[in-house]
Amino acid sequence: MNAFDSSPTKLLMCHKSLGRPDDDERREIDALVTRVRELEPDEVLAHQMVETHLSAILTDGLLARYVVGPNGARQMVSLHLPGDFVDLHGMVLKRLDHEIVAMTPARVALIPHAGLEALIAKRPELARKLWFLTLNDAAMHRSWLYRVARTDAYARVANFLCEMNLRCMAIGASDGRVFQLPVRQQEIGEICGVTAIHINRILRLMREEGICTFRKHVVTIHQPGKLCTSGQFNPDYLYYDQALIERFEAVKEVSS
Amino acid sequence: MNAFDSSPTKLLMCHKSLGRPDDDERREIDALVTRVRELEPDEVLAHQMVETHLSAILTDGLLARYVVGPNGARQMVSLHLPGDFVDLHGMVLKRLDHEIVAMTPARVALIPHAGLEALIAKRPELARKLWFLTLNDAAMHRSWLYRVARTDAYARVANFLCEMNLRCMAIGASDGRVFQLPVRQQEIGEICGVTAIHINRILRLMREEGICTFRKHVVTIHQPGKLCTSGQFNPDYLYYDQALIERFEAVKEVSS
DNA sequence: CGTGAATTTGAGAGCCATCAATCTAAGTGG
DNA sequence: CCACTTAGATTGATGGCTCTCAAATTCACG
Repeated sequence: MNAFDSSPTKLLMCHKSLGRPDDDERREIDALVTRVRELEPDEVLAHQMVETHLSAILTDGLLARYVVGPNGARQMVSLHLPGDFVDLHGMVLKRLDHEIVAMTPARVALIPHAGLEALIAKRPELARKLWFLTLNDAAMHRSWLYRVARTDAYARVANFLCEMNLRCMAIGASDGRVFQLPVRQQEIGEICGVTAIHINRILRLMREEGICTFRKHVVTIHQPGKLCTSGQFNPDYLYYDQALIERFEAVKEVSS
Repeated sequence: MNAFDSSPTKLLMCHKSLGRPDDDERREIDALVTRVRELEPDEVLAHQMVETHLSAILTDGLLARYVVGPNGARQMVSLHLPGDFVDLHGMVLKRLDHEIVAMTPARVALIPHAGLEALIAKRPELARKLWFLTLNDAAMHRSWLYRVARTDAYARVANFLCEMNLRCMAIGASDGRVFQLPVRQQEIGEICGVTAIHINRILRLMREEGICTFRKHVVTIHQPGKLCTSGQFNPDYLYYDQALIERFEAVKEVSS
């Protein structure tokens, strides 16, 4: 199954009733896709401060957005899974304040801003849902900000893994305990604001404690409850429906 | 001069041509204000996860938004100056993922979401500008994230002071060198992810170096160029008009 | 099986948190 | 006018988390 077989918007805003487009709206967005682009790992989709006229929906793979400093240091500000409208905000901001890069082989459906503008004008309720989507991203930024500023390296990694676990659950890519996370330790470091070397030590500690294992790009959470507690994970900021949250909580109950 | 004398939207999106409402639009927003609320320091305007039906434009004073953890630690995620539409995103998100608090005596103009919804339906171009405003906030979150994750305490404080200087310039509250910053060192710490004690040492260092002085809630920047460089300050993320940026840069040229 | 990338481990240094105490400024009441 | 009070600022000493540098090991892949 790939983007050619199915609707690019199939997973858009899954389990977010405040933002999920209905079938009609999704069909209309799908119709706007002018091109599907394949990306290789480390290929840049959008550059800082370069004006664009396209936005992208991720259909396969993993994308990241990052701010880069004068010394070349990267700080990831967002990670995107299939179904995410990656740079919708680019339509409104015109120029982005950050870079967007593929972390794995990826596929995006490209939508011209002009088409989206027209659709939004026609369908105000959809405009509201797309707005919601971009604000959800902002809420995630705030959570990341708290994580980096107020917790230690162990908690940051734990929190990050909890977030990815839940987000993968939302798109059917996790059962609540096991999911693919195709990133290097270097990149986990760039997400959590920690060096890759220290990430390695944290992961070893989690493994030795029997809480969580990260091996060959697969995360296995042995003690979801402990991981959430260590990471101070509160999923409110993801704005998922109650039903998904309950499924997530249920996994914690079943002790491994 | 207070909010009763003048339009609450007078300063809205100053020097941001992508988001600045025109006079007509501003008048229509002003007409939606149903109440003006006075806030005392530390008074909370909006609580986490409580549904609201009002949004607020700040007309006087200083507000902050913060995420609070299970242990009570606060991380500021945003600071608001007069003219900011503080919680516009609350209209779309319904429930906020953070708290909003007054840092000084403050005054906000309250606008019911219902009225704003109606206005947006009537004026799509305004909707776009308001959307821009909320995305500008997100861009600031990303900058704060980089700051906290990738720079040391000295650079964080320097960067923060540069940001506040420019934002104050935008609303006529700074000449590029001197501006009011009515916050305690404790709060600078909660913004920069550093303890108040260490903030104190950083400020002393900046004072001793002759770069910047913070005294009695007044910031005096003696060497704007050095402060910007130390703080890796790049104002792109604020999306100000070129004219303002040029004025800001011009201040650096004039060596003190 | 060779080669480079990624992971893993160790040792030492540094930045910043924590704890504790002093100092200053502003307000209060006698 | 001055003792008293309190919040905030300031300074010192100590410790710990994490970075940096360096080297060894494992892994991916042709």
